[in-house]
Amino acid sequence: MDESPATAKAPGRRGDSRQRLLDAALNLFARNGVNGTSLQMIADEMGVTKAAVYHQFNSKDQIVGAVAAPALTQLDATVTAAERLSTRWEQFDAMLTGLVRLVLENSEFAATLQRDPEMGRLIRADEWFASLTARMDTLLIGASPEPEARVALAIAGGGLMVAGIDPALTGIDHQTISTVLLESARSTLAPHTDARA
Amino acid sequence: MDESPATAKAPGRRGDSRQRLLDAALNLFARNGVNGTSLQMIADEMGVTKAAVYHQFNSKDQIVGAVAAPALTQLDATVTAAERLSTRWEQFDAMLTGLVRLVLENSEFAATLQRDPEMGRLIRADEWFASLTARMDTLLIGASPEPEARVALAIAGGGLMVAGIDPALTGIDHQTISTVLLESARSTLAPHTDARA
DNA sequence: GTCTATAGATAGATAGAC
DNA sequence: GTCTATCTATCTATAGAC
Repeated sequence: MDESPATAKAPGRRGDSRQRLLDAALNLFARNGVNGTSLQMIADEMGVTKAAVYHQFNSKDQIVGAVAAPALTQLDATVTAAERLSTRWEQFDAMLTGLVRLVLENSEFAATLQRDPEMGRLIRADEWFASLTARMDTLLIGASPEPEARVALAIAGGGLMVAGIDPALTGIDHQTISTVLLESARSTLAPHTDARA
Repeated sequence: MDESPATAKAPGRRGDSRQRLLDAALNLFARNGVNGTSLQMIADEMGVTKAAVYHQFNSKDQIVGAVAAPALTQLDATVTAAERLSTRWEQFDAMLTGLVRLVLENSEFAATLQRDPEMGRLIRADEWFASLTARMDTLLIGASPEPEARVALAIAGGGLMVAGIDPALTGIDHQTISTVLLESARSTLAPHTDARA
């Protein structure tokens, strides 16, 4: 689906240099943080110069935004789909399941978002993202949560995010991680959410 | 214990400028990350110049180390005390309870450690700290943990750390946060630890 | 303990040739 | 799409006066 042969050319395929740049940038962001990653490091990783990077993006912030976009789009789809379900329990379950999948499929981005104040600032400054997370929160703990529910949500969120970070988790298969993530998030949120099975 | 009147002087007390520096640095680290905090920002926060900062510490890394020290000392004490208990359950419970207290009492440091790759690197590079966390892990999930237990531990740790970060938690009292933190960590670890009540 | 001044490196970003 | 060259700002860190 992302390997269209028509665009493949002889020496290391062309045209997807933008995507290669985003892959390299995300990997560096996850390891060193946004502030800890210079455009020089991104350029070195790709074997080009900084100017070549600036040919594709006008600023570092633009790279950060482009790196975040796919996961945010997926989050939007997950929230919207969950909201269409009819019972509170189905909504809760769909949101939580989708969130776990999202985190596992975008673990490097999740790590960056969790760890880096810069990524957090850039994203939280966006109004659309703020309303998106508000809708997500409502799906998980209801529209008028108790303080305990808000704490539980923060904890569950923090637990989710580490899935892509912790070096101790390398080598453990996704199925195991997914199972424990779901189990943990459910047991943390269960006593405080308004959604009942 | 840390407010000795003998060293207090007239204009805004002297001698503790080192401590004021560490307080300012930790606060900035928690908000902007280590890489996002320059010595200039620390100096500005204190109303002095960079050179004054360099009078107290030889390098930025040294500041980071000094900022981390108190929490690490407290962690050491907590681990050592827990190891002295006789039953596995008591050890587990003491470690977990102590960890929650530690995180709440050092929330700015916890936030920094969790979020900043630089802080993580500097600390994890230390051999003493590595063995300390290994002992902590053993107290929580035993000496020969299953993969599921290691995942659960990472999740619980991530959940703990956010307590000092999440802006959504400001205004919620420590007692509530502490209760939900303990409850969440217990329910996440319970199915996977070898410690039984 | 604090200052001015400055060194040396690197950051993000731009101009223009190929 | 990639290069060389360069700008300006800022970074960590040092030297030496007060």
